[in-house]
Amino acid sequence: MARPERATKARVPLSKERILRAAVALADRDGFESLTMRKLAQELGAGAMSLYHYVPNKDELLDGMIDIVFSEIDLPPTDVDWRTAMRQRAISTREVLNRHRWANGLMESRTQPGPASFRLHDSVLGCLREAGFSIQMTVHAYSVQDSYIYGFALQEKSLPFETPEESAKVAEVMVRQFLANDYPYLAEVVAGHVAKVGYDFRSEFEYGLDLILDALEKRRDTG
Amino acid sequence: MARPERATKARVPLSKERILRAAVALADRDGFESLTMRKLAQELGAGAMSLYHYVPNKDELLDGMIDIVFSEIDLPPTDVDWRTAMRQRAISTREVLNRHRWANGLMESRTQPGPASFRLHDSVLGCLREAGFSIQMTVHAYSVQDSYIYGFALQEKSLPFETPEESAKVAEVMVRQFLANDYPYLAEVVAGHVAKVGYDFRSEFEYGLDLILDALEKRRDTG
DNA sequence: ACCTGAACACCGTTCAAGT
DNA sequence: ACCTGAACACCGTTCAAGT
Repeated sequence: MARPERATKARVPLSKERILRAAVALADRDGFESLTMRKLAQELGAGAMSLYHYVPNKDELLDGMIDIVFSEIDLPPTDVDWRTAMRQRAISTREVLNRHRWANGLMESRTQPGPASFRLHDSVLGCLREAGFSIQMTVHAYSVQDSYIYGFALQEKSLPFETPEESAKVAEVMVRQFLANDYPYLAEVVAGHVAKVGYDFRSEFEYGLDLILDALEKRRDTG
Repeated sequence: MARPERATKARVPLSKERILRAAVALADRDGFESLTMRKLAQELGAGAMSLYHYVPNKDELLDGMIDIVFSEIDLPPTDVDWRTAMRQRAISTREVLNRHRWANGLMESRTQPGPASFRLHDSVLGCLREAGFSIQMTVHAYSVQDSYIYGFALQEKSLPFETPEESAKVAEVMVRQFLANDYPYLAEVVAGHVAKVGYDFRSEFEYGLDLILDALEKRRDTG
């Protein structure tokens, strides 16, 4: 009933929504440099120029894609204390950033933020204000948290391993390199930590996150 | 005596060093998308293909450029306490990142870090280890600091103003937009803070930095 | 040894046209 | 209204050749 398919080729009409979703999926699957107007159109079974009826240019395509990514981040819940709410939102942000690694450097550098971005920002600020943070302290709290979250995801993206097991393996090779090149502390830290237990991104992320939230809690009333 | 110039056109021979320096200068001046092999060659008064005798491809050109950026970051001084040393290094990193905005997303995502990157990493780890941080705590301390520094610089890069005066001006327009679109907290925070005093990146950066360093100091011995 | 032009397989986007 | 192919001004890079 819904969406009748004519003949063998599905003839779903194009739409901005459909184009944006396909663009996100393509970037997720093949990486950011693989996202070209031509390939995207092909993915949709259309000519390259058809896209330009829904999106003025590639830059605004990116704006739309980024706002989809923002929309996937859970808003901070309003029925728990601010610390729990901020913690959950931070963890959700990191998850989404890992799901869409190409988005990482672009999220905060778009000149045209979309509605999902505004809604999230507004909710986070609201959470802090309602918890009794002064306006000044809200700005501080927001800045530290987001710098940390996006910065962590940025470094995480680049490390040459995904799991603790992998990291332990890679680490042994690195240690030899470091020792041979006179980087004693790099060798020591990698040998004594990463190579032994592996590097667990999730727990590392939460360590720093809790450190920051603890510190914010203490400063909430002092400004 | 040094570097005799033949005729009117300087005939300085190409070299990897010279190419990398010119590439950094070009990206600084005209932005990252303006950095093409063709334009870079032109900047050096050479044919595009000449570059390939010194750099195997554009990707390795970027690796070299990034390591130049790393080399500009001051190593943490060894004759002061760790907190002062880390603070100075963080401030120097932010300065360098602002000088080379194009580098920001790339610094930690290169697959082939260069010697300047290793040297800096080694020095920072050394600073923490010598200050009595356990290996485990050194990893934590390193991760929080760098996530914060790079994340802050990332957001700073994208904000649509450079000085507190500019920010105050932009803020007034934004507040009207936020109120019209039902983002009450965004409106409140921007009106009550940014529009009033302007947003000062340097002091915002140092607020978060000190918050993190304070927290690390307290945890140094507890792990 | 050091440099280079022509050429190839790509880009994003304009324009004038198809149904 | 919705879609498109040819064409333009770009890319990075290969290759075969110049001095």
